[in-house]
Amino acid sequence: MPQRNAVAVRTPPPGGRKRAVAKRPVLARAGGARRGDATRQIILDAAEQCLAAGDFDGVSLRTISEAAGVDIALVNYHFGSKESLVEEVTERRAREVHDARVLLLEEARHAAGTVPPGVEAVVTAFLEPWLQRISSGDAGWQNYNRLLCRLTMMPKYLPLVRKLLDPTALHFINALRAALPKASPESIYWGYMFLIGALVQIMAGTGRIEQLSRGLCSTDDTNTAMREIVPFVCQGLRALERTGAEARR
Amino acid sequence: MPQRNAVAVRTPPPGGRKRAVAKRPVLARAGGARRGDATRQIILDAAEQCLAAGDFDGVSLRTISEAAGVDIALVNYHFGSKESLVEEVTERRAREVHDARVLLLEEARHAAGTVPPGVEAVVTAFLEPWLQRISSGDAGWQNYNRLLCRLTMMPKYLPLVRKLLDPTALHFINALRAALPKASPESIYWGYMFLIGALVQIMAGTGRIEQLSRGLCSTDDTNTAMREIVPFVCQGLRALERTGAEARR
DNA sequence: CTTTATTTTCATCATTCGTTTAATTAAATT
DNA sequence: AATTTAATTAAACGAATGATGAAAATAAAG
Repeated sequence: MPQRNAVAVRTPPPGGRKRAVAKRPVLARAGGARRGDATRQIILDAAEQCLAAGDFDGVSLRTISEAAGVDIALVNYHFGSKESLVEEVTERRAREVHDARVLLLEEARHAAGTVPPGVEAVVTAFLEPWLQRISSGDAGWQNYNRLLCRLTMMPKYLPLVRKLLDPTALHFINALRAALPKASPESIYWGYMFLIGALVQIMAGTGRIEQLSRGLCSTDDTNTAMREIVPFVCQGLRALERTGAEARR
Repeated sequence: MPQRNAVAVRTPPPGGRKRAVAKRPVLARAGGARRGDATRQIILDAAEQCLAAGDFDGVSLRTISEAAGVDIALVNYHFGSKESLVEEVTERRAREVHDARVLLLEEARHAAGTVPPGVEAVVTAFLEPWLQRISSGDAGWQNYNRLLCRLTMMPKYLPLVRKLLDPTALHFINALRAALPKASPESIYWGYMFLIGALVQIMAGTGRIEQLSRGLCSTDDTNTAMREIVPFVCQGLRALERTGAEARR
């Protein structure tokens, strides 16, 4: 009677299963960098690129590992799971943008003196760090911004979005409240969502404005984008003061 | 020698394959409704609901067919493929919104007399049909609007989005151009994207504004949403006239 | 060099996916 | 009633997914 698994080259799977504990490194030595850190960065960059280009959950680990030029098993070895990989990709750059935004706002506060910074200053402090990092030509930042925009539209990732963006959001909502004292608290929240919406729409990289305008406009033209979005949002936000006033009779 | 497929209850797959032609109905009799039309509607409704709640490509046909209470094979029988199902779900309500929007704009044109309708009238004609259909309490429209918002963020579905929304977009971009004669053509495109962005952000149903405002605001409150978004967008659009003027020195 | 810990590779796992086939039931037509 | 057509059901298919196991390779430590 011939053996059944004639195609099996290697050893067959063990009958009695061994331990199922995690075998990844625990912490490693305190000071220095780990040996596989370079691989981690390569995978993170490739994941960033693939997630920004494709349709997020539709992007497989194999696509990412092939783009990175590493074995697929390394992804799970270094990051544990696909979910953790997505988390690390997004959290990697989040703090830098947050800090840059807050710093710009602090500078505006200092420049304004005793009165709170105006709408223009707040909006600029919020938008500038994003758009600047895109126009810098760094493909990584371009990919990051695109994938973050998509992320905010997916209910499944709402907890992650909160962790990434809630500090920034609440910080600038407060600043907007101070800049628009006559607007109601509700109006400020609505205005912030409209601001995010305008930003996301031109940053998600769907190619829609390029098609609609038949090449006349491009989201890659961040200078123009900045010149258009700032007045739009600022004027829109100022209108909220009237909305609140009307609502209060 | 015992047979190899002892677990097979039914007949094994045929060795020589027969024809591989499509077996779906061709056209059926001219006038009346088909026998399976009720099933089609049930599947479409279930798909609409599932796609709006979940993360689109992450929603499986099995989830949809279970929600509809029908066999999974019926989905492919009636729609041919998942892609076609998504197309039918989205196209089902697209025309109605488009017609309502254009009708409202025509009424505004008539009311305005010789001059073109103003920004407020154009924006209202664009936004009102959407928001009205949500506040109507029809869960189907709520689901449709949410899933369409998500769809516009996915590059993979850009061709479908174009087919669904390009007529409306170009129609209202023209109207905006007439309402804002001093704004540059580029600015109009940017402004339209910002308008879409604000709308999408409050319609996608991510629950973000509810969390940020800790329940103070809700996207289900369409009356408030309408009262906030219209002044915001209108004032924002008017700012584009200045942008263009400044850019032209 | 020897030993130890970490990283990489190869092979395979169990699931789930969209889709298809063949048989069965129901309805419409003759 | 007999025949033809459409709709529904049950079962399985091949492909792809995220994840894991156990060796092999590599570097570090003694």
